Amino acid sequence: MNQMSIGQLSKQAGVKVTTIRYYESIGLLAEPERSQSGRRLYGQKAVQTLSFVRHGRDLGFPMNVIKRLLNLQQDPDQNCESVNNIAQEQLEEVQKRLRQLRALEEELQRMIRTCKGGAVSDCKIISTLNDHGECLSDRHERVSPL
Amino acid sequence: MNQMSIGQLSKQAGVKVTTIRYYESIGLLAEPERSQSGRRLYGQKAVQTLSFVRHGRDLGFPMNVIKRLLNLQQDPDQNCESVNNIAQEQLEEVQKRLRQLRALEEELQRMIRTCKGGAVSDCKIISTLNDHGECLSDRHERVSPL
DNA sequence: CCTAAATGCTACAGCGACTATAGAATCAAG
DNA sequence: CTTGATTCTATAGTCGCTGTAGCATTTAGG
Repeated sequence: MNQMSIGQLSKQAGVKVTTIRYYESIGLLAEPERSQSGRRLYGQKAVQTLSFVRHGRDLGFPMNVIKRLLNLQQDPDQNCESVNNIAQEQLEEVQKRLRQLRALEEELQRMIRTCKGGAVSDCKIISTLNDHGECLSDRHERVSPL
Repeated sequence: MNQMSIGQLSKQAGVKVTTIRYYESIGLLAEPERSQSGRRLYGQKAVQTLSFVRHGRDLGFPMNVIKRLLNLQQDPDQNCESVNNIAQEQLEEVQKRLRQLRALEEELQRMIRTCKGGAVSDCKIISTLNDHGECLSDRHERVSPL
């Protein structure tokens, strides 16, 4: 009952087979037992770990943060504070990104609003991109993609 | 005056030297003239193009969209409508991402709010990641990182 | 029992948008 | 003339996977 194939694990955890093998390769998931023919056999714990990882990824946690959380989870006597700190950091990252995106939204809306049609040579969007490079730029950060 | 090195171009356009060479390698930037010793020599047009690209990237436009915009810009008689459409698409992408991030922000805040300290075994954040995998997950999309 | 489809295995290449490194040549300033 | 900065090419690495090739094994149907 508690021994399942990688395909079954994939379905239960909602993580693709190839991704599971990838997680194993980077040490995120422990190497499982193998059947006589060399196929991976997983127990219930793998489902839990994978669900944990997937949910963390859905929340936008990067891999290294998830690794940290997994380690903390392993050690149930540790104080909750460190976990809280990680979540707090993550929240701040999200809020920072939200601010960036809201600025971006406004600028795009402004570009679109001021464009009244006509030839590209008069296009406000193009000229915004050409000349108005100061309003979001000239930070020395590179903004992550969407 | 109008012939500058890649380093000068880098400073003027705010794009790193290596990135400029990379843009050339993917055909985003035309191959420039070379000095006798083989160094790249750029004119004012390169500054314009690079600023355009950088500002587009800052706005979150992916590379292929920027390529499209550059082509449109090249052709100044074309109607502005296609440019507007691209900007519109981009706005929608940004707004979609904003909705995702706001949901994420709420979930993180909820996690942090319900965590009152104590051992990891009782931690609401960990258990949220463990058990509560349905509220943002079970979409078949993978959310982009921050 | 036999076959065909599904699933599994390893190993490696590719994605996007760069960044970093190595090792050589050239240039500008003191 | 020397030193340090800049530039050159070429290649590998980043992240978080995904896709491919070419096998071996398992499972379901006839």
